[in-house]
Amino acid sequence: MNEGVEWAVHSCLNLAWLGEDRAVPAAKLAAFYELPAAYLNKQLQALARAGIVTSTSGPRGGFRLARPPEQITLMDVVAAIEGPDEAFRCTEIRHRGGSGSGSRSETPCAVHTSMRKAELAWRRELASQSIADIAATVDDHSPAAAERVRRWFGDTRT
Amino acid sequence: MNEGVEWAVHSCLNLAWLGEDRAVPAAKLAAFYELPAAYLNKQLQALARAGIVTSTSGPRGGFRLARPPEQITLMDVVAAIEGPDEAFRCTEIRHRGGSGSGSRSETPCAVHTSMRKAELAWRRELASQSIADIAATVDDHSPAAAERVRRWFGDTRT
DNA sequence: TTAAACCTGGACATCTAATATCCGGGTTGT
DNA sequence: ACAACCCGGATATTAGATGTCCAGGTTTAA
Repeated sequence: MNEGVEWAVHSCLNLAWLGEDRAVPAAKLAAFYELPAAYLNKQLQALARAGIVTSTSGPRGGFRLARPPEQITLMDVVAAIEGPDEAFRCTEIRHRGGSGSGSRSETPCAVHTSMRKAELAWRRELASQSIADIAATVDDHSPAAAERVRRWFGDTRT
Repeated sequence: MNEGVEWAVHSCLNLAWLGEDRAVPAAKLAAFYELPAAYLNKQLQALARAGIVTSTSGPRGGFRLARPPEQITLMDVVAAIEGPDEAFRCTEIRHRGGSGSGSRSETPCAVHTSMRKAELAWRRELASQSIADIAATVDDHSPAAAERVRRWFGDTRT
């Protein structure tokens, strides 16, 4: 799995803590975790294309969540970064060589079906967890975290 | 996901149809699907290390299932080929840069926990499906398949 | 209206892992 | 003894992930 997923989820968490009325430049999000700014920017662009964050140009511009964190699931973020492909790619080898000499059946590949079933369970679980859920867990385990983020990003509100 | 997983599952299916008392050379399994023999051999070696198949040297040697297909799950095969690593690799970016200046908390990373939860659902689903289950599905949808395999591999029994 | 701060997207360069091949070894049946 | 197998390390090859750069555009503020 793409490392960008980790970056994207943590970035969404930070954006959630900073509020919707606040735009954060990619460079600043990158500096917070010491990530390569140009590359993180690409992941944020993917989030923007997926409608998870919105971007604004110009000074005081940057990224912010496109909707409340309760309505952003891990599945949304993973799909935005990883793309639409299934992890298991069925190449239909069952139809190659000696195996395919018979009927080029229109029945679905049973191996593919089984792998997809597992992948759907994975997606279902990802879809059941929102950015807000994760933020709540962090707030619960280390209450100072959100405040530390706001401090570092220069937000002065309580 | 590694393409070898697809090869391995299909190979296990074939070995299941051919029975436990029959050793099949890697080259023959590869020819059946027109796969590169030396590379498929590597995947089969991984299955052997994982105890899913057994290998015998010499003429009339080859691979066969190490136990009945009811006792081989998709999870077993995937773990053998893909290795033990989680798909999502947590690099603990939460402790880098400005974020890490505070307490290097011993609390688990919430993002990691959420991703792992989804991955466990995936593994659970894989573990619930055996090679025998898949073989049964294929037998159900295209009853001629098993017989075609036995024919191609030169088995004469009914 | 100029300058600076920001995003956008394409074109690269680099690095890593998957894919694939090869060969020198074993083991075993005939 | 020979041939048919497996074993596993060394080595290409390739594709994708990672990372950089730049030439545009948009917007704020002076």
